[in-house]
Amino acid sequence: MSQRIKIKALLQSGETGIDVTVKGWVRAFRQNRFIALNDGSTNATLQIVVDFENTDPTLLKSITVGAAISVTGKLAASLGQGQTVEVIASTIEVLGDCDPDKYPLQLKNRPSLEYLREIAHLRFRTNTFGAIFRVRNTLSFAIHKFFNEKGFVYLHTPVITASDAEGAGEAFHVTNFDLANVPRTESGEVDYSKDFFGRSTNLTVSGQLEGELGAMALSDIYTFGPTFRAENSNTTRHLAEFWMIEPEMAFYELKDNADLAEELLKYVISYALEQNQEDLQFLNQRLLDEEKQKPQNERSELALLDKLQFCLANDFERLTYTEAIEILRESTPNKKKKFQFPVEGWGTDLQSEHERYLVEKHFKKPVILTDYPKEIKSFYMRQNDDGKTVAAMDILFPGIGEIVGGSQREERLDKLETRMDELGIPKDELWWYLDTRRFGSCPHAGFGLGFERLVLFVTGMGNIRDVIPFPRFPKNAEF
RNA sequence: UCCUGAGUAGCUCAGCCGGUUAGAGCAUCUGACUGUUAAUCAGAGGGUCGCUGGUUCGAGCCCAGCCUCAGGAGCCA
Repeated sequence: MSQRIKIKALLQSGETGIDVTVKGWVRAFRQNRFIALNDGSTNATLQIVVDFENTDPTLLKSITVGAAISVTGKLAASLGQGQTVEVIASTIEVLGDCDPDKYPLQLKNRPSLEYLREIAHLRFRTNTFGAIFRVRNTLSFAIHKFFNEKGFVYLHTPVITASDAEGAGEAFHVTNFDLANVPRTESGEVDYSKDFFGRSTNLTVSGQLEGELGAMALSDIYTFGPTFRAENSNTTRHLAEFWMIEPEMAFYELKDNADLAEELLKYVISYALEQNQEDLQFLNQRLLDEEKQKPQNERSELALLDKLQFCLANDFERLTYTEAIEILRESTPNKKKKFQFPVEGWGTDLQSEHERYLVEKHFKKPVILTDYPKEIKSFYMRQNDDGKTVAAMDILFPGIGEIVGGSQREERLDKLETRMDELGIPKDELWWYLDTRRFGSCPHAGFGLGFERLVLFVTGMGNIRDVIPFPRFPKNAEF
């Protein structure tokens, strides 16, 4: 038996007349003669031609949709129209059969994305999810490639952390306690000194603070790992467990930070366009078909591939929060009172509808908003000279909203401590963070890029739960 | 968590004004056909109408509560 070849490689070589062995899962078996075989290397199927008159009927019976099979035979130019080559099978072995009566994934039924989410363990076997997870893989690799080429150090920050002082949302507790019998102090409070770590711990909500520690010695670092938020968020762009990329760079100021983020996003999108042409073409078509169902005015102006190309070809629009407020205040929907939250004063946070107006209607391209009021941003962001704003930066993408959130960090100890006091952030718990400002502090900056939001944008999918293999969200931790 | 909508066969859905035996397409099974490619043709099986309670002579349909899902909002990446 010849060595197994993946279908993608086989279709690329185009060589006929050779003996090949292919293994994969049956997508369709027509007329007792034609198997459409898929092995996940590509969405394309390989046609296997079966000599059914000289094949054991029991074997034929067990070639059903979903079954795993191994086929050896000769690769030949196809007699049919739908494909260039096909395999004339000499031996077929069913490695794992698949009872069609019980198999929950019958592709001809056009299962909905919602249904496939309920069978997430099997949805990889569909064209849509095959394409999504190959693209996700490419984007993940591209991120490492980008930072590696720039000499960044990939730093593994802890998943379990002791401090919940960052204010980045609700954290999941990590404990070894028997929850039915939690140790208490004399005054009746939970006695964390008896817990595994001897203190209260939780899953990380961000690797940033630890990332900064690395950057203050290694210069440029990035993290890329899972992050956890115990927020009761039920939206198409939030997960309880998601992956985040957090670079942190010494001697970077806000503009350098924004430059890097824009370069990174363009790099990885461009890399995916190169590496996953077929998958993106498929997702492009999928979206077009889906939008045919919608009324004209709800359809997107650009098809997926055009949108990605457009994103690469144009500079992201950069403006300050203050400038954005002016634009919004003067905007037609604001004057005609079309906004649910009218834009009046300076100082309040932008609502989704405002962000969407800026990105999708006014500029029609990605937008980098900078210099937000300090009241609506985190304690660690560098205070600007105006005394009102901080050197923050959000990147807003069409259809996604905030994809990047970052800032130049406050490197001046006195300013940082004052701000922490104002916000009631316990300085003693973050003594190690403050130490970097005591010993050789320097300007530095960084940002967080939501990986799933990036995958959402590149694949054109509408729900973040469909771009991570096994989504975790309120009331769901199946698989 | 809030607002809106939905839950009927394995999947996607229809089900009139509350009325007698709840339907279709696909899937599945049986048979036919055998260069098909969303194969085709003929037939068959398949239902706790999300759950609980209520109104009614009678509830898939009306009411209440709950569960789950979807879309939007908030929190954010």
